Amino acid sequence: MRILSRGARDLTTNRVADVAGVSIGSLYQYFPDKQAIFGALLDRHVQQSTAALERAFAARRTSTLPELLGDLFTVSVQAHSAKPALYQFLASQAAGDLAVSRAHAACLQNGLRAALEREGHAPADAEGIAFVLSRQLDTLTHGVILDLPPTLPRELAEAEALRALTGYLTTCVARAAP
Amino acid sequence: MRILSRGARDLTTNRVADVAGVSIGSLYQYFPDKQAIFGALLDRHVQQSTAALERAFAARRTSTLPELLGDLFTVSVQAHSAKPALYQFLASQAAGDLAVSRAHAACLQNGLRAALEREGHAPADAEGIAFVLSRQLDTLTHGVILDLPPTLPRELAEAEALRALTGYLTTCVARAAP
Amino acid sequence: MRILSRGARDLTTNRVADVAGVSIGSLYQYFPDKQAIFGALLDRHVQQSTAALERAFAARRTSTLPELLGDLFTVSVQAHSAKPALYQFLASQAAGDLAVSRAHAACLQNGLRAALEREGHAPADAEGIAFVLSRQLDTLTHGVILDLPPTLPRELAEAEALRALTGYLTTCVARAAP
Amino acid sequence: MRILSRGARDLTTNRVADVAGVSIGSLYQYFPDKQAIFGALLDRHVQQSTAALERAFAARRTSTLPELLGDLFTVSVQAHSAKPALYQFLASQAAGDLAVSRAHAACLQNGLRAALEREGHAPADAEGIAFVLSRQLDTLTHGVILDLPPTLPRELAEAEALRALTGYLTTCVARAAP
DNA sequence: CATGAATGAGTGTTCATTCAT
DNA sequence: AATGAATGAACACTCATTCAT
Repeated sequence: MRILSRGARDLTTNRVADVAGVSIGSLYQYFPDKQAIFGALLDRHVQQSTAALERAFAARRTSTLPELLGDLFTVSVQAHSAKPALYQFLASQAAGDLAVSRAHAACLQNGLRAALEREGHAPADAEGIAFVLSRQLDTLTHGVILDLPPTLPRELAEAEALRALTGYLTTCVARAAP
Repeated sequence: MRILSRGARDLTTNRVADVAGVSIGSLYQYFPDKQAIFGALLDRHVQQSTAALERAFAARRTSTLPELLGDLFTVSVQAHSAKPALYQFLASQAAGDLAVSRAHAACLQNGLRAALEREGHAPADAEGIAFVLSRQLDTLTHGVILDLPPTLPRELAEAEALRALTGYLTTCVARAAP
Repeated sequence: MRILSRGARDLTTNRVADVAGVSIGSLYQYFPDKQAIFGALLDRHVQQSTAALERAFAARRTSTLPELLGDLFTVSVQAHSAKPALYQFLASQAAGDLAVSRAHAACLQNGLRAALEREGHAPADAEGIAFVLSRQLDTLTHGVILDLPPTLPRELAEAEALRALTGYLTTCVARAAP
Repeated sequence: MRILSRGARDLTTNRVADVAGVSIGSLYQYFPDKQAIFGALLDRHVQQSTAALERAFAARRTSTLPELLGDLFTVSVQAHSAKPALYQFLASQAAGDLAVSRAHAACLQNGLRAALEREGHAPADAEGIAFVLSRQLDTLTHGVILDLPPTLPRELAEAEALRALTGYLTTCVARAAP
């Protein structure tokens, strides 16, 4: 997080090289341009998050959806706990080139959709629910880590976030199979 | 959205002036520097959104929470429907000076908390619920407008988003008053 | 001197108009451009100084050279006592277009040369002496007004300056007519 | 002097870089801003002049005052003979920050005062005389180099300037020890 | 390969000047 | 005539990128 200490405006390539402890020339030996440098940082982060999600999906293949969701939330919070400000900044920079973060979102959404369909939801329903759930997972993760109101303890916020996710799922299940 | 057509990198002050149809000199007659230009645009947007939310709160003071939530979602979607990419970009630029968007978030959170307490929720609960609800409102709004998967029709997404918000609320109510 | 209070960098045409109490448009009704504005201010000053010098020359046409020189010094100090910083600044700006201040220097030099020749100096000598005397008059004037060392009282400085001028003259006279 | 060929108004940082034969970027690697660039040029000049003066003082420590004065004048003329217009311009730009040129003036004034006191002048007298002499040295130097009337040959002007300096000194000596 | 001084296109910003009112 | 909002050419300065060492 040190690298953002002087504000996002000062995130020059020379500063990146300094902080990374290499010369600016070396940096350009590995990356074609600035966007690629930041893109690679973001990529790494997204790939780690995605891998963590996939591990969660794999581990919980046979268990219930609420349990899976709880795991996904835990995993997501853990994945964002390191250098959240940096990755939020990188994500905002990459706004134009969404390919990367789309991959992450798609992984989450597809995994959820598959799990929902496995539980008997109609495909059309499953897509909508997966869409909503994946958004919620992301915001609540960011909210809990970066945007916590000062008066709200993190444990409470996390508990409430989890309740929101599973609570929503419950209403979906009730709706799907009456 | 025209102004972002050539990518966020090209958002120079001269281009802003061009698109706004004024000379660069005139722009600087009203704003001290670039940040102020973007800040003012963001301010206006946030103030409009906040005002719309407050109107919704006022109009629904006597009705039920689910109805209020539905209105807030509608209002929020409407407020972001114009130039969403521009305002998302502005918000990402203003990362350093969060005072403005905090005001918006606080308005939403406080309004919800007050409404929840009026309905009999304990203050501690109300804060957590309001925190979650305000995040959800924001993401689902942005998701529906800017992040819609190509295979998901917007009406479906909106309906599902609304269901998620009210569904979560229902579980809260059930929890609060068994 | 008020106009230079914020530094010479801030001496914009708009500021000049403000201080003068007219609109910028009116200023440009009378002057073709910025240089002309400053040039006119300088002109006025130079003309006033020159007129004062000429009056001194006329008044002392029949008296001795040392007396004339004393008058010229007094007149010069008086002429520069108002807004010396402004006029020094104007003079530095006009460095390129010396026509104006040349006129002043020429007046002084010619007047002195004529007086010297009238007193019996050879024309070749007179030119050199007038050159030196005019430079000395100017520097000592500026030095006394703008450049006084903090430890040197102004009266002392003025007295010494006067002695320098008349002393030099004395040695010239001694040289010319032994 | 080449750099001023297009007038002082064209003395842009990019032009300075061009003339110096480096890129504008390199210039800013060594200087924080424009003022610093000009300030450094002026500093160098002033330091060289000051050093030359000090050498003259040192070399003539044991000789008579008129001889010293002659040397100082020679040294001063030599020091200003290279690029006089440039340095005059720089000096006019630095008007605000006089620290530098004050150092030069102080060196001259202090050296002269010390020499005068060594010769038996009362301290109070010495200060006034040194003040006048240092001004005269400067103007006559500038006058001889930059302001010569077309009809006055430089050798004559220099000779006359020297006579003025030593002549004034003579009258002082006469005054001090009758 | 690693380095970092050098590069210069491009940016934010100013301010002399104009002209519709 | 007087005004001052509008103009935009021109400037100081930055920083992604290169390349000689």
